Amino acid sequence: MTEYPAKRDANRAPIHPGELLREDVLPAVGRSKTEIAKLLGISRQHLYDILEERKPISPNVAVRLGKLFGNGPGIWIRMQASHDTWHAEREVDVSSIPTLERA
Amino acid sequence: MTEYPAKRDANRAPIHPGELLREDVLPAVGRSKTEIAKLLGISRQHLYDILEERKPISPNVAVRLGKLFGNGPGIWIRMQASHDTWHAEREVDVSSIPTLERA
DNA sequence: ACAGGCGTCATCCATTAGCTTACATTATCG
DNA sequence: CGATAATGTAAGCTAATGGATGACGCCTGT
Repeated sequence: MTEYPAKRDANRAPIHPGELLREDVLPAVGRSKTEIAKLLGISRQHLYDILEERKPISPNVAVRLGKLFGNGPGIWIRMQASHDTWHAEREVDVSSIPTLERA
Repeated sequence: MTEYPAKRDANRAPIHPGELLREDVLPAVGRSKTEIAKLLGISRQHLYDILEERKPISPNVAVRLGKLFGNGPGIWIRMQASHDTWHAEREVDVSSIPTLERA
């Protein structure tokens, strides 16, 4: 089994979904952020928190984005999950946890 | 594009990862739940909450499970994400959210 | 001048992951 | 038997956090 080329450099964090939203999706639809927040049914403040990558995309918000942009919640959920996992892997100390064999 | 046969019945909720843990993984390794909790570095109570599907698998716990059972956190993360998404999709009211076209 | 968007800050509330302690029950083993 | 350990369940706590509201000053277009 060789390297899996689709994976990003494992030392680089997967991007926060807020980055995709800010850099690609919002520019592509050309609406004001104020209007987007209103359409999503979330507060303007909360949208800013997401765009600035201070708050994650919750399943709740993912479903809203999925509807507004027409591609379902999956992308947002998976991006957030990758992001969370990457951070958890380097914040949780697993050095004392062994690996069990099947009994 | 026909139906995607790998998907479960969309009306049935994806199983909680606690179910996999309880029904398959723990029986396969044959250790006491008390010991498993200790090995994972979480409280016994918290493990029970997960097994009874009252608490989700957080990224933190997923990493621990991934180490202990040797297959990485991915499975646990994805199962939990599927579970969360399914519930969010039926709890969030998106009826007032339009679908935007690219500008 | 005014309205609306922008960016940022402070504050609040409700939820919840995870912990500790505790109790009764049920094996298990010397 | 008696002792030890595992099981299941419950209650309550703390720390973190998703999300809301309100307010501020700055720009820009009209």
